[in-house]
Amino acid sequence: MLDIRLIREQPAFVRNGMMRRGDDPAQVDAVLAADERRRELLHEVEALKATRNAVSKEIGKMKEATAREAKIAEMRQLGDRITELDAQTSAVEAEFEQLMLLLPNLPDERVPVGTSEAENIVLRTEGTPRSFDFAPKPHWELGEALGIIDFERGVKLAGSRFFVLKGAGSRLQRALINWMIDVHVGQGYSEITPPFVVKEAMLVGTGNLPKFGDNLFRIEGADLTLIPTAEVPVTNLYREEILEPGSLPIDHVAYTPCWRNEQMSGGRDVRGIKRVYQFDKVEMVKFVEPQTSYAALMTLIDNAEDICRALQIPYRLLQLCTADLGTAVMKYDLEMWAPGVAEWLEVSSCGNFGDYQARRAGIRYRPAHGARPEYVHTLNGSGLALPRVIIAILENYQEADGSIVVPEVLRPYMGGIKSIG
RNA sequence: GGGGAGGUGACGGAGCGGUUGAACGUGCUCGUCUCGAAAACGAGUAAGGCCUGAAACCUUCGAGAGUUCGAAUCUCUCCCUCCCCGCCA
Repeated sequence: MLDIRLIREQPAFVRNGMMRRGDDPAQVDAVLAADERRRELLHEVEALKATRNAVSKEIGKMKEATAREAKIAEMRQLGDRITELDAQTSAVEAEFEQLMLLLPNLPDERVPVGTSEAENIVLRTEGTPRSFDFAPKPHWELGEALGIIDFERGVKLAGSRFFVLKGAGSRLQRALINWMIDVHVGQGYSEITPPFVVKEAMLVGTGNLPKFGDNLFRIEGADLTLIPTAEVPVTNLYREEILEPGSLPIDHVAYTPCWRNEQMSGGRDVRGIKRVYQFDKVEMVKFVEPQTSYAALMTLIDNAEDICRALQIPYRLLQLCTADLGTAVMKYDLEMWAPGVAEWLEVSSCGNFGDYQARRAGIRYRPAHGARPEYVHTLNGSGLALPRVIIAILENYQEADGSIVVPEVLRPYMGGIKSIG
């Protein structure tokens, strides 16, 4: 959510930010109109309430019955008028809220303008893709042959885009989760295990709702939704709270499964485990003071890159253009090279959300004792998303005989084994 | 799931229809005192809205709805916490 004061005072600035993203700046005018009506009604009804409060106080002290009855009758009428205006006010206020929730975040000035993800910028590429003296296989062939990924039975259990990990495959995933969490804890993050379902308000808090609800899995008969990412419960941890001076920054890491109903992806990426309805992820979330959020973003990216580096898998860093920011003010993606499918796979997305989520979720801090509360800045980034890391490991570490070398850093987490198959 | 007790500010805890945005205590902040600290004493200490700012004003005592001229206080619904019984990984 944006600051209504900013919209009132610098509408041109806000419209410009929206245009940079490719959004319709007319939304700003709708918000301003609603704000105007809202304030008019507020002035009117508040004046009436002030009168009622004052007169009611007098009535309490009045002794003389006739005069008292006259005042009460007068206030009864005024009360009816207030009820009327209150109803109007809350209707306008609800409309105003809705419009505010639909406004996107404004991109940081440093973010390159673009009209689609094709205009994201590759900032650098790390590591050298391995040269194979045989044709590298895609992970679905490797995984099936090794008996560590079972696609058919995943479909049998839950339908398409679900899979089953088995044996060393399960263990590899478990090793990755434990190792990644340990690395991030070593970087200063404290671990959280949140609920894997949340109330709708949490999704509004992070910005998934009301606009991006298409790919959520909702639970029938309850106000609960399966989380699409740990970002949702972890960012909302401190919702409606005022953090005491000295409590920032707060860095959390959380492992959770994630559910995404990827209906819009149609027939894309139907093979393998690149795009599935349920996947596991380790996520980092930061709460920081506003003036430090850009530096925190750089740290966040570096923390995620540490995972890529340690696994010794080639990857590249992309700066996302204004069209691909989602609700962030600035965002970077990490992509690992997968030689079997010959493509770069997004394994992490690191974003600074400014105070956009903090305003929606009411996450504030007190800069100093006695000072007025201010909104924190929130950030989050995957560290990392598992199926794609598994793809990258299988495809980069495959041998001619179809076996997989276990990356060095994972061996202590896998009972010391050096290879799968 | 059945029975009982509750939800008030950072915390404890009053209030149970009218000067209560909320007594009192604790905590916290600042000051006095001190070489310093403790103690003691003094002052301050909710959030949001409206507003150029301040004041005033409006809203908020789990949430929502209602009764009333007026509700933290009365009624209804929901949520949550605690205790007892049942069930259960």
